[in-house]
Amino acid sequence: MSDQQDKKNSTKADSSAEDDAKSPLNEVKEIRKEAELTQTGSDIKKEDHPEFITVQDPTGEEPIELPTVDGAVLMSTLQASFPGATGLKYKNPKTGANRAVQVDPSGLKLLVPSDGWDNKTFHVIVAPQGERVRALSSADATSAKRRKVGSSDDSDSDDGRDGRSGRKRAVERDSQPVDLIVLGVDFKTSDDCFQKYFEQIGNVVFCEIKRKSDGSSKGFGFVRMASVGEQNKVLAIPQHMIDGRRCDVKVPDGRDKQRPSISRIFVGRLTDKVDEHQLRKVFGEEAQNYVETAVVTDVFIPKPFRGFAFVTLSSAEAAERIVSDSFSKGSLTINGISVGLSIAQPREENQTFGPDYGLPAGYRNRRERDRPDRRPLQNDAVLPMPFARHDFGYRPPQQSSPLERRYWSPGDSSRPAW
DNA sequence: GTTGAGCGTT
Repeated sequence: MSDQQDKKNSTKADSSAEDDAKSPLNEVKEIRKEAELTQTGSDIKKEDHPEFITVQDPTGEEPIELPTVDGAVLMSTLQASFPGATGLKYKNPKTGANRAVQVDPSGLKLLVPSDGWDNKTFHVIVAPQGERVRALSSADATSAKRRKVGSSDDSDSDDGRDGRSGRKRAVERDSQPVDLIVLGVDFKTSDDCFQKYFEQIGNVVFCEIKRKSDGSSKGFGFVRMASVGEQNKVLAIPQHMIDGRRCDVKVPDGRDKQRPSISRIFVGRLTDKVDEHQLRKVFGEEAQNYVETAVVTDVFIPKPFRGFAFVTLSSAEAAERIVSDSFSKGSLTINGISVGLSIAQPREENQTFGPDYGLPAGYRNRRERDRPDRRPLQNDAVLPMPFARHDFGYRPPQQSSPLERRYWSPGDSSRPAW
């Protein structure tokens, strides 16, 4: 345990230089690092494992070194660097065949090969695109009222003038973590395993697998992280691997009116070559020009391909600016073609909006109307629509009692032993 | 082919 302390301390000491090192983004990275170090792999011998293993980037970029923790490589670490990765392989020099790296039964760790990590170049195994797992067998026709919600960032410092607008880089405040829905959970996954998976990524304040009265799993669950930063880390991982099964984690379509939702971008005029990875990359980089801590939390490309996609960002501010700059300065180019961007319209027909946010009456049912985001834009980068204004300081209604009791802060001793 | 899956109270 004490050498973990040492590692932590030296990490801190390394970041001596400037305020630069204290940027929210770096803090996020540190939190992550610490979360990984805290993770214990108890039964693995502490022998001479290398600190990092070398993994070839399938997109042809330079190789990436992934850290080991007690001799294992965390699946979450792999997936953070290689979205969609499900495992690692390496060439067996004797046979010329590929060997897969063994995955711990929980699906959380990649275990050290029998002859060690050294002297091997690893390659990423990625699940085929079309093979994403369904959460529930399609027999689930509950007609719930739905409303998409987004989230924003929780950081505080701002400096830096960036983004194509040349405006000051924004920072978002006032948002709280929410329960995230976890879809595709294996029916046999235990609450304990479920919780442990997310604790690798950050502090978990609440989690639960939904079960029927007989105790059997419904195949989905919820998790709430302690901070928006940790929540964003969870959401930024495109494909989670929990107990050996691929799962999606999303901000739920809450019927509880949590906050205004304008963080989703509609991306039109796409060529059929785009894939999720590419959109995550383009929009992730773009978003961070505007809001340092922004991440892509979801990408949806209809199958079969229909020429458009939805990209959800953790930051509404970033989404708004990307869209508005695409009008004033010309759109982003993907695969050489300039795409059409707008703020996604809410999905359900009969949305009930709270009094302080949402579409103004004149813009409801705009599918049939002259949509402002289709009109040629005059000149100066105004949002195509008067969506919710964050600078007015929207506060979600203070959710009183019934929910409150379900959450415990990380250090709270009254927190039950899960 | 420019607007989307699956979603919780006990």
